[in-house]
Amino acid sequence: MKILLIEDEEKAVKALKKGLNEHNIDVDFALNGSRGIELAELNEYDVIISDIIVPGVNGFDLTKNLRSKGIKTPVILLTALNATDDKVLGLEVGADDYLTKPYEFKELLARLKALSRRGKEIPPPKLILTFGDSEMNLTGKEFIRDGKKIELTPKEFALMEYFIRNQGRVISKTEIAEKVWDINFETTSNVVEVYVNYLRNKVDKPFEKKIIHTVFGVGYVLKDG
Amino acid sequence: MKILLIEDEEKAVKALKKGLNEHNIDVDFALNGSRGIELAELNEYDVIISDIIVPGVNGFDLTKNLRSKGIKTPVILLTALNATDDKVLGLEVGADDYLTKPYEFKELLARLKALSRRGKEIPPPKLILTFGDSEMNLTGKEFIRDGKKIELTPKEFALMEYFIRNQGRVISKTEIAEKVWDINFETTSNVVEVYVNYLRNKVDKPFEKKIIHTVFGVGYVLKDG
DNA sequence: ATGATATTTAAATAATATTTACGCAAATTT
DNA sequence: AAATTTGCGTAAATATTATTTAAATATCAT
Repeated sequence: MKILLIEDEEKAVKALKKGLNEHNIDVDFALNGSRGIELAELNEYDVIISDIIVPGVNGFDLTKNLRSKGIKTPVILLTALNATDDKVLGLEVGADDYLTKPYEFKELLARLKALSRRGKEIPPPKLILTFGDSEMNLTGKEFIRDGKKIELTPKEFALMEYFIRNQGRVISKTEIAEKVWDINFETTSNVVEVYVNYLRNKVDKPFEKKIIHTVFGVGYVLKDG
Repeated sequence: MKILLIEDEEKAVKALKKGLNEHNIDVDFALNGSRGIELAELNEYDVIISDIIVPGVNGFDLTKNLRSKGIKTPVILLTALNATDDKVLGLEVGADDYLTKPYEFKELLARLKALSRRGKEIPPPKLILTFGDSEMNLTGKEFIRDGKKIELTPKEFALMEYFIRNQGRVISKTEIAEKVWDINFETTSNVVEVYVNYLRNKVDKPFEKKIIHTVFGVGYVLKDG
């Protein structure tokens, strides 16, 4: 692992460098902000640790600057006291973690490892289905049409999911009853119709283009036009 | 830098004090062990230098005594002879360095500086997770929202930690039961609900903006708005 | 062991979702 | 065009899920 340390107190730099080296971590350092940015652009670090108060550019601006350049290397900011404002500002600006001085070396090490790991993690596979301007996030149970979030109840969500999975194909009420409601026999109930109605109210009514269409005597289809 | 010198030979004390003062080091002194301990408890020194042979308490007992009281100030012991046994005993007891008389002033100075640096390099801990205006100190088991400290019981804290670690993601009660309560089977218990309620009373009720939201039929999310 | 505090269980209340029932409208058949 | 079938919309009835409170049990520190 290779990190960049931006800190103006040479004593602290030396001590940290020594400690980290013992744990097989390479340390580049910069004594001021602009040099830090330079190095960050030149090399690929696993993590950047920066004091908030360094000569030249401060920790916030440094982070902002890096982010604006598309450099996503995780940043840990160091600050003197438990300054909540600093913390909030730091995270707003794109920093990833925060350490208040004085901190324990062991802790710094733990966070370094956590962050460098994070950087390499494969982003959790989001289960998302889409149709036209609609998308549903299966894990978050979220349905969005045209950028607007629409609240759906569990049954509504399940029905919508079945529609979207079978987009373009005409599906019968019996099929829906079987697959969504798990009803495997003849029934006189009108749940399916009622729920299609609910869904239309939420998903079609507020919009110009309707996507749920009925095929008389057969069933329903999800399609444009 | 400020040090405490424990030594019964007044002549030596005077000489040392003069020499150290010239290097910008403040020196308090005690002519016997018990007075030394008293001073060490009263003030924060960067380093304590103690002769092994002093009236009252000797250097070993003095060190042991300080350590047992949680005082971690680095201690340098002085002895007349090059006594290896003394050296070993001294380190066992928690002393940090050793100097045999006669010693060179320059060497004492060097060791002083080395030790005082060490004392400041590895200071106390802190591990912090944040979300919006909330932050939790994992090591101190402290939760703060909007600058106000909120007391949480261990389970409440664990639940909040799980929320904050999964901020923005909808988490089911089953998941919470598994990860926070370690329940790996179907259960009819409502602990999770009860604790979400406790948490809300402490973390959301007193504030305008709620951060714990329920997603009916699915679970809970930590998010703004 | 005792008292204080934390956790869990249990039961009542509240909120929300689902299903049923039925009148009306639209489409299809005769 | 009347009769019939099929779908739609609404509201009330029922069921499910969530919240709150209190009491019972367990845990911890002294």
